[in-house]
Amino acid sequence: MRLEVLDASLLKSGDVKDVAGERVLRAWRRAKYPLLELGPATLVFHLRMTGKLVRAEGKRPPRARLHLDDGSFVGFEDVRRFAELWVLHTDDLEAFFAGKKLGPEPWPTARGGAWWAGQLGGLKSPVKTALLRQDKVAGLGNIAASEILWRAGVSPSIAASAITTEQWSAIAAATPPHLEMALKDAMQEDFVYLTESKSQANNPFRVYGREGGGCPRCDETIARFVQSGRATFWCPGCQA
DNA sequence: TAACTTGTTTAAAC
DNA sequence: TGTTTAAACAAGTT
Repeated sequence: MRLEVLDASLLKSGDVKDVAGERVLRAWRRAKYPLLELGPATLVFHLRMTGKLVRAEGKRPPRARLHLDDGSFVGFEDVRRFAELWVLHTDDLEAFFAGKKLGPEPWPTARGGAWWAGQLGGLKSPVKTALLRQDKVAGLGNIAASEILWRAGVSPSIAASAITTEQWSAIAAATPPHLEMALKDAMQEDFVYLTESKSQANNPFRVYGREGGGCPRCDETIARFVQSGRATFWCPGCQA
């Protein structure tokens, strides 16, 4: 393959020459970083808000392209241009992530309520804010935090240290279904990030972006408020 | 037009 | 001192 960077500001470090002519050895993920191992080098992406890898070229020119040997390519599109890309020697990956101070993954490894309590139970901050702590549990974003708590029936305002054993178990049970739904949705060819469209028609989430709408579970009106500067959506009817 | 969206880092506050 | 919150940053949409 060959990496073509069209927007130089995307590439944070490394050299595209290091992956030229190499074969894909592995595609994997750490927290919110998709990784593509290519020979002795690894491409490290962070998609931020709107970054996505697509097979079909969209309306806008991509920020980068991965040219495959058969002449086709995978485009890296990113409307808001917050995404980042590093070309690292695979030997340097460990040091790269060590600097990020990422906690353990909540998925796909099965995690029980006791595990969640051990990771976040000591935090005084509200549980919704605690879910965003990448150094405690890696990979959950602002949307996931609201969605998981809704699925678990837990109020976002409760201090993490006050969450009960039963509630941690509910959070543990709610996490895989949310992530699996989100991943399945993101793999659709016509996937559009929520904020790219003001239409609610394509909103795949239960409460996120649905302020004023009816709760899918109890029909109470979905509410929105801000915690630590980030929007939280929840149902006052069924999230105790 | 100014507010809003994301995750991360840094600065400030508690 | 340790923990938590706010602000800043990226750039584009509405």
